[in-house]
Amino acid sequence: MNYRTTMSESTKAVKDKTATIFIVPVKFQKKRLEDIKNSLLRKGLQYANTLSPEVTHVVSECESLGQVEKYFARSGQKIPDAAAVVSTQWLIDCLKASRIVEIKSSQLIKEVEVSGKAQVTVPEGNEFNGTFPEWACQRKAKLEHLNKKLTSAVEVLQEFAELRDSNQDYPRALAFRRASSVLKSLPFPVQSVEQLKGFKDIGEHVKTVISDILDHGSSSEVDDIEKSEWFKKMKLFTSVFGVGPSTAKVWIERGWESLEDAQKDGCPSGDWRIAWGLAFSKDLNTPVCRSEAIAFSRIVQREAEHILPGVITTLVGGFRRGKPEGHDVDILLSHPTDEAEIGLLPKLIAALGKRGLILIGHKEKNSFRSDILYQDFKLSTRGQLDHFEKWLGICKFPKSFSKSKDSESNSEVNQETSFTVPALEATSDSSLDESINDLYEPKAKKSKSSGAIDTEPQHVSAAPRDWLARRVDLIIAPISQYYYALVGWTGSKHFNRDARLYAQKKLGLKLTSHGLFDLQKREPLTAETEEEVFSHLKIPYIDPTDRNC
DNA sequence: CGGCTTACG
DNA sequence: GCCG
DNA sequence: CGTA
Repeated sequence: MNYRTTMSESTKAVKDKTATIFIVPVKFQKKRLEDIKNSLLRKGLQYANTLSPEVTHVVSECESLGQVEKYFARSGQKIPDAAAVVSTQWLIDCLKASRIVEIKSSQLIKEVEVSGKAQVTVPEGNEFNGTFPEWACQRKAKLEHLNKKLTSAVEVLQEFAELRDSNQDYPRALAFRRASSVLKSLPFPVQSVEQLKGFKDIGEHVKTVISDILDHGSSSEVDDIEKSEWFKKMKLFTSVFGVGPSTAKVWIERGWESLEDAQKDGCPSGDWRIAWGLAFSKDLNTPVCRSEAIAFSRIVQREAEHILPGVITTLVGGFRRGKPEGHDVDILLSHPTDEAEIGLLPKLIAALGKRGLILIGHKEKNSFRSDILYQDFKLSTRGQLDHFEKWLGICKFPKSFSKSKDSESNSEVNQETSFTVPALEATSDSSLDESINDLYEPKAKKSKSSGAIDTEPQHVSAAPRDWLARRVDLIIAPISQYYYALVGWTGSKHFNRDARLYAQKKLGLKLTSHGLFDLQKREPLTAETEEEVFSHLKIPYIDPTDRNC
């Protein structure tokens, strides 16, 4: 742990009233630097022209501590141990206040990139300035990157490992994922394996594969996997909602070749997801396009606003990361007033149901409690944390959704727009509010129907219809957890894994979609913006569209 | 040779 | 599989 | 075991 990144050092400097500021003359315009220095003198703040041991605050425009250290290393200097390395914003705050002010965590230049750096062999013109962050959550990873051919090959290996060694996310697969993630962030297209020397997470196996592709245009190992019947069947079966590697293996052992074979069996599993997932597999495996997702989230926004004015509705998941297509639609809801969101979800489901948009789904109550995290934690803070709900289900998207062509728009759904919402479903059922909640719950799978509404998934699927089945996740978060939920539900999956591991290993904190927790002090770190989540994590803010790692 | 995100049903 |  |  580097002590200069802790708050205690900076507050000490403030109390001593002997603060001495040194400004690193890099990335500053000459004129601006002059102005700042003059202002400092006018306000009577101590300023040093050299990096003397009395310096308590080192001000820099650099993004990482490593860059600052590198600058000083060139002239054989070292940052004084007691000095805090801070951003220019802190200095501006000081000038405004005409005194040395407390350092906000977002103004501390963080200890990123100090270890595990690899030298990028392309010298200029990239954001990394010669060094490459060790953690995926510290790097930008755009959807469109320069090594697609390589990453898709490595991801085949990852997928294969996940399927083959099914049990508990076999970590071999993770290794491939990490390698792929590095390739996605590289500022240059790899042309020879030499360029990969020194990069963390790119090992012998991956290098061999890359080398094959660079030399022959393909890797026999990857090709063999893709050709194999087993792999193809596993991919086909696990593409069904509710079917994982283990079930898929059973199906293969039974000799099933296609999804029709599975359907013929008459949906043996008691799992509603498999029954419905199988019946609608064709729909659900057709990619959801952006305009559909936006159209649907607008309806959700409108219905939610009607139930709870002021509600915040955000399209999250891959679409928030800028993906043009997705396999589902994830929508996160919250409200600026704490606890106002309680009870929204059941009402929202009912409202969407009345619009004829719900096919099937299942509510999940949040049982997340801080007293499980830290045993013998005070019960008083519990109310803040225990009403997180989510609904994972299948919705009916009218075919008109995909035609709607106002595709380009950002992912925040914050404006009320006129959109043609399907009319109320013509239903003879008059018992509304009471029974509507469990109308969309999976049935206890018992009565083989007595002439009433058809609830057999296959029959519903086969009947004439003007809608497509789409996987939808609705998530409710109290505002106190909202920005953590936003980060978590924006992903990517690997971004989350990496950020959570980083929080644990590097900071001793536990990161979840409910919050960030100090396990020693047994207290949560609150965030009122997404940026604040990143600053708590001591990593530079990464735009959602750069989290595609 | 141990560790590899975290929480839910 | 790859790292510490 | 499956989902996110």
